[in-house]
Amino acid sequence: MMEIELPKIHPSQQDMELIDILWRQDVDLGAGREVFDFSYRQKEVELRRQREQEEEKRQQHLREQEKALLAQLQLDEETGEFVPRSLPASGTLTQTNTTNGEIAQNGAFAAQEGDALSFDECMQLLAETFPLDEPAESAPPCLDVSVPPTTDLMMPADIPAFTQNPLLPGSLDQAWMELLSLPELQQCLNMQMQETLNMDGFMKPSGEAQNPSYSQYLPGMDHLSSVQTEVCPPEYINTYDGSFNNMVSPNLSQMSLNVPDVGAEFRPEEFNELFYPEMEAKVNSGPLTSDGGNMAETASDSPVNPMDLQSFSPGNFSSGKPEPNVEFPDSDSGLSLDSSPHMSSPGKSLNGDGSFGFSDSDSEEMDGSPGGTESDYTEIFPLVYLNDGAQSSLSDKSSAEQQERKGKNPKTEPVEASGYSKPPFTKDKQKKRSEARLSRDEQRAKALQIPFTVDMIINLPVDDFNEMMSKHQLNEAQLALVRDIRRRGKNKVAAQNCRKRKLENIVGLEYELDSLKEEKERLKKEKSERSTSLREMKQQLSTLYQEVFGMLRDEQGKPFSPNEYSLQHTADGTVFLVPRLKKTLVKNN
DNA sequence: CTTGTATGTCATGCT
DNA sequence: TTAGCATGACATACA
Repeated sequence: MMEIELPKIHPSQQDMELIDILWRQDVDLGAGREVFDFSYRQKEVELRRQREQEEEKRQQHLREQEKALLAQLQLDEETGEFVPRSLPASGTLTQTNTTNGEIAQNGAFAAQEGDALSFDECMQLLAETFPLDEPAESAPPCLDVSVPPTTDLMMPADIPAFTQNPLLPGSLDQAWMELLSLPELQQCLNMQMQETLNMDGFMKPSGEAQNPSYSQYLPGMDHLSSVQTEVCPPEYINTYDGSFNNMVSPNLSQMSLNVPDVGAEFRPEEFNELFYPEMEAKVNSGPLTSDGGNMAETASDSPVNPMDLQSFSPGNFSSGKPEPNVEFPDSDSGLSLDSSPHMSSPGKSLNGDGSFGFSDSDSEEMDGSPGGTESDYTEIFPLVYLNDGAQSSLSDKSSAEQQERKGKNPKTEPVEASGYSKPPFTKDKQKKRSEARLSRDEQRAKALQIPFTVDMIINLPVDDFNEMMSKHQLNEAQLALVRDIRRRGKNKVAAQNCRKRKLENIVGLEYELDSLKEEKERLKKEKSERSTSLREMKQQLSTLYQEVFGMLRDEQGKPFSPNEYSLQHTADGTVFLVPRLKKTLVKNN
């Protein structure tokens, strides 16, 4: 792609646009994420940067006209052309970097991108250099993303062009989603947005609307938020979260998501307590099930740095406030029964411990688009949570409304989640699933900080379970969740056993059917043999009868007439010559 | 895009 | 009455 585009880049903007269009078409035609590999994106970004710089120089005098072009460019970004702007974004990041170590990390991240390091490599490098800080870095962008109050707001005048662009039908959206899913790309987008805002102030309207909330979420990050949040349109942010989480390692995604909430409502300490468990789990990258236990233990015990908090996964983040959110996602599939408790005390959960921000629909979304059923679930949750939490905090809407929104997320957020995040998620799901999974219940347990592992909740004997429960004071939401987890876990096992039995029964019945068929064939064959034998015996009997009858002679030495006489034999073997008439008489008698 | 499979979940009945 | 089990039905993800 790039090679083709490069030659065209120099010619003119029109050429550029054409290239972009072609590129988009390619994307639509099936350009997978692979196409958007980090290295590729980096290259593309650099190339685009150069292109844009040149173009900007040329067109600066035509700024206003360019606004429209910029909008298209944004559209292009959606499809994947954002990259070029990412460089400027990186510059912004570098600026921010000076302010905070986190920012510095961002800058490092951008630099890495420029180096064409793979995302994983970048992540590793970041992890090594800034074990916990990285999350913070990534988090800011996520915050931005998560904050966006509504998709509508996000999509203001800036995006319309791209959204409305006839060239970008559904496939474009998907491509956009995929691109957004890429963390680096998202950062680039954010940066680009900033640039565009700075340049034209075009985006500011929407960005400003969102900014307030962002600043709230990012107390320490306010300065950053002011810059980036404003720059980043809500849409981008949302998509960014989702995609970022998905694309990035769990830590990164978590980081981004966590940051916003922390700033908003939680103190570092609280944050640590809330999220530390997840952090450990993620840091250790140990099994999810085990994580739950660790989390419970570690959450209270180990102190965590604010920065560390950033590393927390979105799910964890949500746990702070978002707990409710977490459950919502769950609720869709699993909370129906359980949901009653949740439903009954939504407000409590929301405000208190683990309010349920998520609705069933959310969970479904999570499963479906974001994280897939389980593997992505954890990562997805963060996104959803962030969005929800951000929205809630940002907007004064009541928790109920939020819940409704969450429930409706598929509808309300379609642009974000379904439209953007879902496609990426679906593609990423497989990878992430294979890597590590947290079941929904495990996610929920984490979100509500259940001090037990899901495995314990499900498999402990009743007595032990009750004893365990009695040792911990759990709030209503937690109790309900634990009950639901246990019920669902039991039922899951029961369903598995039931299906196993069903299959075994089917196999057994098939085997029995085969046996019966074999027996049937055997009996048919035997019957045939018997019939043949019977016929032979009859034939032999007839022959013998005629032979014996023909040997008989009367007093005159004449043979008896078969019409007048017949041979009769008794049970003891005695044979009599009986006259036909007499025989008939005898029979009558 | 359709179809089949696997899995999770819920509802219900029974113990 | 509650918990658990068994199972049909449904929804979703995935190949």
